[in-house]
Amino acid sequence: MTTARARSHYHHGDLESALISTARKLVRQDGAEHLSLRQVSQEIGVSPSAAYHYFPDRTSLLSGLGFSLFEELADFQEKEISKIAGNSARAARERFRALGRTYFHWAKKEPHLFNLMFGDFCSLEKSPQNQREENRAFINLTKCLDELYEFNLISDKMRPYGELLSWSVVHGATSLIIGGHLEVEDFETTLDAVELALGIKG
Amino acid sequence: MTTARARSHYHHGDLESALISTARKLVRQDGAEHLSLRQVSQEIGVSPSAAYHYFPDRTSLLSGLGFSLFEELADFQEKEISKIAGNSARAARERFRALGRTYFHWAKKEPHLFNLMFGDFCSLEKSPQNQREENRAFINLTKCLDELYEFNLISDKMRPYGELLSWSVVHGATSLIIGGHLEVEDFETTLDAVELALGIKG
DNA sequence: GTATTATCTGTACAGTGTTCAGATAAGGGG
DNA sequence: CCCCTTATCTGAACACTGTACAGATAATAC
Repeated sequence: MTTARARSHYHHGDLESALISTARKLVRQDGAEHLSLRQVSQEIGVSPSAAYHYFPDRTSLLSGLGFSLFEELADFQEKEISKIAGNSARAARERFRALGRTYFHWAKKEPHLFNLMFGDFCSLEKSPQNQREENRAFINLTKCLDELYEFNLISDKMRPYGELLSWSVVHGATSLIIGGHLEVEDFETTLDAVELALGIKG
Repeated sequence: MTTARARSHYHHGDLESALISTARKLVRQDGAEHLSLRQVSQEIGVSPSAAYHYFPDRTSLLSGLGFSLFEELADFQEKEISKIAGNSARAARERFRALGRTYFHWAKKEPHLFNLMFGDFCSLEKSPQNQREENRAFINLTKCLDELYEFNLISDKMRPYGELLSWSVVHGATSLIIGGHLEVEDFETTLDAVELALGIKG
């Protein structure tokens, strides 16, 4: 019976995802470097060594969490973009801006989780699963840029730099702002800068 | 006598900077999260509690190191830029590119140190000293952009976005490439993208 | 109902950050 | 020269950590 939970603590039923979601809660609060496996176990009500049946070590739990966060971010972005309907140039531009805006808003809301995703933990072992999730975000970006290109809002010369430029600006500004290294009164300024950079006619 | 060193281990003479440089060496190798105060102390040949006369806790040592790294990066950038002499438009463009290139090269060479600077450790407590060092890098960027503007290589409309755009692209691309999230065959492509984004006429 | 298997416990070990009373050495004033 | 003050470092201690491993427990298959 894999759906039962909390019957006794033996055979928890869904320990792997319980570990990840509890880790998520703790990293969200205190940052990745303060995550303790023992605290995670205790919160679930399970012995400290139970986790080792699902993750070989603490680092693996953190990268497991990190990969699930890429999925979470992609979900969040897709949900927001799907709110903007229409096949107009105006809608295409709005979707493109929304893509950047949601990236920033998510990171601003969850700085510790964002830092985990792009810190040391998720860079080393690039599992196939991870790449798939990251590709999802990248494909969404490409889709938006293609749309802009079809509406002739972006030039032939600039199109090849589209992904590099927009992801780098949005990620870079987000990362710098969250870290307190750069101050911008409103992230819309950054989105304006991206549009200007790509030469999107307004 | 404050210049003496290693007479005995009592009164080391320069323990504070020894702590930072040893921490630098260890973080460089294994990343910030694996830095242990006890290992730093042992390497210097000093008791584990000696560090607490200079840093209130482990985190403070890490941010102390981080701040010194901003200085190191700025030094490196200034050294490279000063190699490019001349008051021509061509030289101004080369200096601007060199600014981005050195940023990337430094980070590529020292990924763990780079991650420390822009991770959780150096974002919390923004000491006045820290801001001064970061400002040095920012002022260098502004100087380069002003030069480009004087040579009429960058438009009135784009100039206000100069710092935001160039720093964000270079930092963002660097961070993504180092983390393995983005692949570029050559960073010069990114520098091309920045010039295109700013509309620098080539 | 018994055997098998996956899952979790308990105990143990080495290493960690941090505290604090006390040892040590340097420098200043007689 | 010696004493005394002060900064500096030691040593032992505490609570906590990640991790390993032998054994207990419960679900599953026959």
